[in-house]
Amino acid sequence: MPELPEVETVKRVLKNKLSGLVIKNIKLNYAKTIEYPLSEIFIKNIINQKINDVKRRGKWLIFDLDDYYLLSHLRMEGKYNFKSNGDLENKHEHVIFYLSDNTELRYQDTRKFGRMHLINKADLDTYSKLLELGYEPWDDQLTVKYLKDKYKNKKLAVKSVVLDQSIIVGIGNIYADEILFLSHINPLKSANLLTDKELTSIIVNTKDVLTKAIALGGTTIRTFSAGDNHGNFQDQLLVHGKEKQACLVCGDIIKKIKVGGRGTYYCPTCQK
DNA sequence: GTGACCACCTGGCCGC
DNA sequence: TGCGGCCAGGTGGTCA
Repeated sequence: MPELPEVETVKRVLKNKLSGLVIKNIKLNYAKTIEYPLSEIFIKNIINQKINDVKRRGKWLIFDLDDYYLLSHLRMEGKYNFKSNGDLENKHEHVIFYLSDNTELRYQDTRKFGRMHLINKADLDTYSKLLELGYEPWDDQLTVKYLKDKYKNKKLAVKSVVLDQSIIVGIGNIYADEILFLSHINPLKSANLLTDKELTSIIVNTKDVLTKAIALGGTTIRTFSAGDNHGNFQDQLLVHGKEKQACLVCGDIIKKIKVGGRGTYYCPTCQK
């Protein structure tokens, strides 16, 4: 399940392999992957566009083409595979880009949740999907004052609020558990009751956890991969997926509960 | 404005 | 062995 570190890892691989290549043709096996514009227009416009760069904003990949930006969200299980011409297609490869070096970039998504948008270059700064996003974890404007203001009316559990992409981008279910564990915050605590010290911890640990995860290539859980790379951060996880195991800090047993419909792992002693 | 709930999807797992 | 039901979770839409 790609979160910011996984998307950043994918971005680096794609940028390295795709820069300068031209999309010569495209095959769409699952039309709903294209959310905007209509798939016919999407195909017509993207053919013969050169890939100049690949960027990231939150969990969105942004392909910088000649006349357009291709936005790609991997959602739960989306990933990109590099294949040679003629390689057998698997049934989960929904979009195939035929490239000018006679290779293929294939978008694979087992659960078909991922979506793509092709927008005019002039629209990037005002496009709603990106406009609604909050600050990147390393943005200088991500401060205690900012979080306090955003959280002041949020009675929701902090676990649910840190997943809110309109406040801080890139945190998903796995890293939310890790960040709250390192911050010694109970995931059920109301966001509007967090102290300045706790907000500071969230900011610091968000940066630390995501930075380490990127350095290790993300977290490989079930299906994430980026080209030939598999993440190694899963070895560093302290609570996520550790139900009924001993907490590495205090020895208490890690619990699993549901918060906002999400599976949530925490240590009852470290996160009172 | 806020929060709860549901839909989108498929594969893996579990119990029967 | 086969079947049905549940679970996983990021995001958007709807409704109270």
